[in-house]
Amino acid sequence: MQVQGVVKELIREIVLQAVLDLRRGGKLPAGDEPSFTVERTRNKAHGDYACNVAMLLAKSVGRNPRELAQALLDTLPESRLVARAEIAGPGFINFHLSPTCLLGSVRRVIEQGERYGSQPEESRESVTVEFVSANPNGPLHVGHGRGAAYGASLANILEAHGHRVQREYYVNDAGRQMDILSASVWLRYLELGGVVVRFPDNGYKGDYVVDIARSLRAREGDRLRRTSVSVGDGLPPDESQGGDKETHVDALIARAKQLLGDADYRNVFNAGLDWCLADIKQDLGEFGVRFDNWFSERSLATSGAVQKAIDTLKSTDQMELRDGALWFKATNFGDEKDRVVVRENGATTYFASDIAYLLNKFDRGFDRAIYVFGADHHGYIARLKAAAQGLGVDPARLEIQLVQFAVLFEKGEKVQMSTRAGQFVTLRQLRQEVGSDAARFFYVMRSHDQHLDFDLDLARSQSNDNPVYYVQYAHARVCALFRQLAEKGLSFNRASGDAARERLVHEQEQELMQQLLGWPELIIAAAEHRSPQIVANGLRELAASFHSYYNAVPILVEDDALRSARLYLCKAVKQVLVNGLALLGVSAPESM
RNA sequence: GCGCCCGUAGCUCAACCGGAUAGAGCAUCGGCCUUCUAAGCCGACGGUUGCAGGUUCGAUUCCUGUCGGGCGCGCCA
Repeated sequence: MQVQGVVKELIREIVLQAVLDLRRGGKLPAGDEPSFTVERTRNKAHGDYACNVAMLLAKSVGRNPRELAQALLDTLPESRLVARAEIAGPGFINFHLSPTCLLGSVRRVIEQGERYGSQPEESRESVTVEFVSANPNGPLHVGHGRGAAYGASLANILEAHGHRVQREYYVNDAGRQMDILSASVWLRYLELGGVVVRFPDNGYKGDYVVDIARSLRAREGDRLRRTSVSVGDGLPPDESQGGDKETHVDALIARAKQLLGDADYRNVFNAGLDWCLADIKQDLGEFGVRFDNWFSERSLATSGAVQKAIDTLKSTDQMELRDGALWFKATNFGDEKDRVVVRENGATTYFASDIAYLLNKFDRGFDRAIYVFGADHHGYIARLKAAAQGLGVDPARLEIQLVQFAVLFEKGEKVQMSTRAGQFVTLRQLRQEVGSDAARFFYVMRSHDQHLDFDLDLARSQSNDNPVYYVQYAHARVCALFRQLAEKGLSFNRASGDAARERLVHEQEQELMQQLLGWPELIIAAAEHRSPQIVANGLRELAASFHSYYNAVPILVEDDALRSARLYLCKAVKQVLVNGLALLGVSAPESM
C-alpha cells in the first residue's frame, strides 16, 4: 500500500527490516512475515510510537520478549526519523522521534496545504456510497440527518484516503408508501375545493401535504375534483371504524386510480414526489450534503433491470415458485428465510428492486458498494449479502454501515416521532435552531453504531457545550493572530519562520507538531474504520492543544525569527483544522 | 421465541480492528482577563469498563453464560 508521510508505516518498515536481518543472520528462525503493530503511545513516558513485535514473536521462538527486543534494537537500521529506541515494560520497543522528524511535519503541512492528510488517488477502490435514501414522502427528519451527516463525511474521508467515490441517493419513487402520499395529497386537494372526504387513519397528516395540494390546485384548478360520494362511498371500514387501516387505504388508492385515470393519478403522484424530492434536495444542499446521482427506483422497473435481475437468478436456479409467488432461495446463502420477489398478484416486491439495484451498482463497475442504513434496516444485511452471492458478486464487496438512531430529548423526555402523524422534528428545524455546522459536527461526534441522545434543549440554547464552537474558535484565533499582526505593525516571514523552526521547543509546540505529524494516519484510521468520529475527535484534540498553547506561549513576540516560527506553526495548525472541518462539512469561520 | 446492535465517571461519550497507569466534555469545587478573542486556559474531585467465568505475557476489546436497554423478524416499503 502506498502511503504518504505516515510515520507509523516508516517505523514498521525498519522494525521489519530488523526482524529479517536477524533471521538472515540465523539469530531468529525463519518464518512468515511477522504480524505486529506500531502504535502511537498514550503516555509520553513511552516515547512517541511503540511496537509490540518482540512480545508477539517471543512465544513462537521460545525466547524472553525483552531479550528478543534487545536483539532487535541492536540490529535496528539507522533512521533520520528516530532519535532513540528503548525497551520498556513487558517487551515493548518504544521509539522517540527525532526533532528533525517533528519539525518536518510543519513544513509538510504548509507545502501540501489542503492536500495534507490526503493520500494520492492510486491503487485504491472505486466506491459508491449510498446514503439517506429516505422515501420522498415528506421532509427529512432528524434521524435522516444523522445518516446524511455520516454518509457525507464518510464519503469525504474515503476520498481523502484515495478512493474514487460516488455519492448516491436511492429514490424510492415507486411503491405503496408513495401511493398513500398520493391519496393523501388528493384528499387535501379535494378539501381545498370544498369536497370533504374522511381522511384515512393511515394517511400522511403533515401540513406539507396541504401545501402540495395547494400547489396542485394552483396548477390544475378544479379539474381533478370528484364528488365526495364517488370518492368515499363503499370503502371498507378504517381502523377507527373498526376495520383494517391497510385495507382501507389500499381501497382508497384503488378508488383514486379509477376515478382519476392513469394520467391524472400520475399527475397527483408526481406532484407529491416532485415536491418532496425538491424539498429534500434543498434541505440537504443547505446541510452541505451533495449527491452525484439520484437513482430512481422506478427506473429499475421501466428499464427492465428488475426483470434482468430476476432472469439472472432464475437462470442459475435460485428462484422457486411456491404458493403462486416467486421466491429467491436466500437460505442457500445464509439468510434466515427465503424472500418473495414476485408476489402472487404479479407485482414485484421492494426486495426485487433491491436486487436489481445491487446488480446495477456492480454493473457500473464499482469495486465496492457501501450502503448506509438506519439501524432498523439491519435485517436487510443478510438478504442483500445473499442476493449478492446469488448474482455471483463477492459479498465482501458489499458493505453495510448501520447508523443507530438519533433519539431526541426535550425537557428530559424522549420526543415521539411519526412521519405519518406529522409529529416530528425536521432536519430543517434542527438546522434552524442549532445551525448546520453544529448539527453536522454533533451528528458524527460519536460512533455511528452508538445510539445518539440528542438533547434539543441543549442544542437550542446554542450553549458553549457544543464542541464545534471549540474547534472553530481555535481556527478563528489563528486568524485573529494574523489580523493582530498587521495592526501591530509586525510581519510574518514564511522563509524565516521555516528556518527558525528549531526554536519551537515549548512542550505545547512539541505536542502540536506531534499532532500535525499524526494527522495523515488519523485520516487513514477514520477511512478504514468508516468512522468520521475519529476525525471529529482528532479536531477536538488539536484544538485543545492549540488553546493550551495560545494560553501558555505568546505568539506575537518582538523577536522576528521566533515570531515567524510560531506563526508558521499556527498556520500549519490552521491548515489542518480547515482540512479536518472540510471533511466533516463544517465551516471554518475567520472570526467568532 | 429467534436474530442484530449496545451496556465504560453523577450525565453524554472516547479509547486508533488484544497493549503499558481506561481518557475527554458537562456537572461540582478552586485558581487565571490593564498584555495576541475568557466561545479560552490551569488544577481538584470522580471507575470492580453491567455481572460471572474462559482464552494469554496482557482483555473495555476476543469466546461462553447471564442481567438490562434499543431494533428487527410480512406475498409492507
